[in-house]
Amino acid sequence: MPELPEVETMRRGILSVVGQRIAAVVRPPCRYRPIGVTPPLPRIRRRLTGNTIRAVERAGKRVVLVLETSDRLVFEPRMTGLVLLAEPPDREHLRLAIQLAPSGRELLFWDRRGLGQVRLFSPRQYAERLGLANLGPDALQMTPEQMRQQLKCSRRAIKVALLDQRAVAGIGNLYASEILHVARIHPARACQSLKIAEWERLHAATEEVLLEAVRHEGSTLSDGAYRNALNQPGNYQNHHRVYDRRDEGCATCGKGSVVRIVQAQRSTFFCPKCQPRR
DNA sequence: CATATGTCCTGAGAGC
DNA sequence: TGCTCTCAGGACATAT
Repeated sequence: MPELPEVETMRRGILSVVGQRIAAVVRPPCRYRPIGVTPPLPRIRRRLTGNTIRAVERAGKRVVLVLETSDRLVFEPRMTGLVLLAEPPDREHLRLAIQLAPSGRELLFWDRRGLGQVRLFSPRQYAERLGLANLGPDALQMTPEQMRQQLKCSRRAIKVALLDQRAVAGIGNLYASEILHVARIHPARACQSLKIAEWERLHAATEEVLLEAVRHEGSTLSDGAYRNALNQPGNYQNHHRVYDRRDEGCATCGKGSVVRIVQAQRSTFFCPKCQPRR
């Protein structure tokens, strides 16, 4: 489930495409339902072919190629999508190939479940769709006060609110649990009930967890889905404190054991001893 | 407006 | 063993 650390790792892994020209865009034959591509492929081809890649950015959980025409090609991996500069895990889930010149290399979008999306935006469309009205400030680019301002009025549980990309961009289901554990905040606490000291702990924990996870190139869970741009697994799964560790002893306090609850139809993991309800 | 729920998708793993 | 079933959670459309 690519979240900020995984997507940032993908971004860094493909930086060598900057300066390359797009020679061709190919959709390989695929027995699965085609992934969403906007606009339709012939139009994408027309606008991409011959265009040069100026920069590779990240917008929350999306990888963004900035082109010399200022158009932006946005890769949205969602659950199982990968952006690769190497051989993909298999050929049958390869969704899009972008041939580069003069290197002759291929930038690939691979997606096992096919929930991912690839979109080409004009500068105006990009500002509209991924501007601050639709995508909140990046989780790693916020001050403690800004994080508090973005969330403090919500009646929702803090865990649920952290997943809202319009409030804070980049946090997903896995890192929300990890962050709240480090911040020692119960995931079901209403945002409105958090005290100043707790917002400060939340901000510090967000930076600590996400930066550590980026350093370890993200988390590859037991399904093996996530890979970096060279098709290698991440390492942060070996540092998870609570995620997917139900009934295991809490290594933080050494007393409690990890509990799983469901919030907004998604799993949440926490330690009741480290993260008391109040 | 804010918040809640349903939907898409494939493959791993559980259970019988 | 081999089958069926459930579940995983990104973003967004629709409902409350």
